[in-house]
Amino acid sequence: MAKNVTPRSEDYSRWYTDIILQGKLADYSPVKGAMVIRPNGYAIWELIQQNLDRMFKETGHVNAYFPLLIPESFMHKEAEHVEGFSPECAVVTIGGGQVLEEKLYIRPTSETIIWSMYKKWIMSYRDLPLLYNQWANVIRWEMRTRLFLRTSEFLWQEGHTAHATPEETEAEALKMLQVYKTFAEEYLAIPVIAGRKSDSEKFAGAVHTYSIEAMMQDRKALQAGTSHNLGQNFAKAFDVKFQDQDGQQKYVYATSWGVSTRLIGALIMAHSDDNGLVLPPRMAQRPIVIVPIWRNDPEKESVISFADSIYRELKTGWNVIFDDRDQYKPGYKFAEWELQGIPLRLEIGPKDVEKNQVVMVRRDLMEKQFISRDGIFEIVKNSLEQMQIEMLEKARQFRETNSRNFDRYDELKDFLAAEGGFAHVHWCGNPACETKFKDDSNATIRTIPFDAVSEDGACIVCGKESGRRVIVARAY
RNA sequence: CGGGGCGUAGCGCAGCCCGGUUAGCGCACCUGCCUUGGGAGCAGGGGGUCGGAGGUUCAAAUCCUCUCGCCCCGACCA
Repeated sequence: MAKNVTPRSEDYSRWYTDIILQGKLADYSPVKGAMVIRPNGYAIWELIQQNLDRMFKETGHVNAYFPLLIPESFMHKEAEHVEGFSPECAVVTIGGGQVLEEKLYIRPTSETIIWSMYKKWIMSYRDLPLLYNQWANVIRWEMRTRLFLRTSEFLWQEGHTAHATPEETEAEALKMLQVYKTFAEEYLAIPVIAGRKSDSEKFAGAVHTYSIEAMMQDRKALQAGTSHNLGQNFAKAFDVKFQDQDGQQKYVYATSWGVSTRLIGALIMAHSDDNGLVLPPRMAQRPIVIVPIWRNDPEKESVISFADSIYRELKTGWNVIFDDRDQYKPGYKFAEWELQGIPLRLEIGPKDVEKNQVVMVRRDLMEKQFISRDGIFEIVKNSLEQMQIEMLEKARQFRETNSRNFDRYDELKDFLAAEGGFAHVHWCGNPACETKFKDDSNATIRTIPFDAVSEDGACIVCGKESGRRVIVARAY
């Protein structure tokens, strides 16, 4: 039906790109690895920003902005940090026609510039905690890029907090991960698994890294948000101390946490189908489109009049599209709005005017149903709410269907090589065993889930003791 | 950086091997008519440094040399 979208079954990767281009979410830019986010895509980002920003403020955070350019020397202050990021940094060497005395890094993340400032601002325990967030762009030079999932420049938010105690710091890192989980599930309608990263997948310079992991429709895992307990690593690197209540000078504890435009990629891959984008209602700035249908002028007049009264009523609750363009036939309009993921379509023709009804189609179900014009506001409201809930549930069922326990290594290997999905396996904690997954199956330990049941078992690689299962999967 | 492919209208392509009037097709776009409950039809129309530079030739999209760029698969990264 959708003639410009490659079916998922034929080429999943191509399908993903088609959804984005046909849905007018983004386009390729003249610069390799960068992308242009078009209004349809940016509208999603705005909803991500609005809702997360509100949730950040509700948890006591404030916004600030730190500069794009970072002195080279800052990057070198934290050993692991520079090791982790240097290869993928873009560096400015010339400014104002002069070769710069000190090179300036375009931020790949802002820990260093922020901690250089925290040093100035933090004197005593009374200055803590410092709960800052910034919305910004960053650049990480990537070899292979994909729209939204991995681009050289991307938009994100980065929270950077400073605390007096390790306990408070750990609580903050976990709290923000929970904020991400709530957001992913209640707004993006993507079920996620919260947990801790293994050391090899940990952020450069962190003590612990936590993440939320989602399953895409090709059964691969996608890291949708991260939160780090940075301990005192950056405080020591930038010499940020505070005088505690007991009069002692102590290093400050830190967290950082972020989500990016990658969430839009997750949203696409979690829900969309072969007809185009599917947006959960809460992620649609324009959740409803009305398509009037007529055959001649008298019909047009009565249909438009009828449809317009509905439009004006619904407009009090939502941003509604009234598509009365005359140059396209209804079928074309249906296809076009489906590509763009509009959650609810109302078709109104002469027969509907006669019967005082409307044809309603939910984007996720694609089934036409007749609804009464009277009480339409409530019906639409309920349908959108229902759709939001059912999309989350559908995604959750998909994930559960494609998650299994494995206790034999050869079976795990077959699973990862064939259909794939989330494999729950025992792991002893040894990085060498972890490497074996990657070498054999190109799969990694995605997360050590918080909610994994305590269970005695043997490491699926080496057979040593293990107290709980971890999730192994191929990932983006 | 290695392997492969490709640059011709906004997009997708043909033409190139074997040089020859005015460079063509589909989609999209504009005008009109006609249509409208799942991507209509007809007629007319606009739009081109043939990636760039140099060379061979009476004549180059086509042959030669150099060069730039993009895509895919690896390496790398997550």
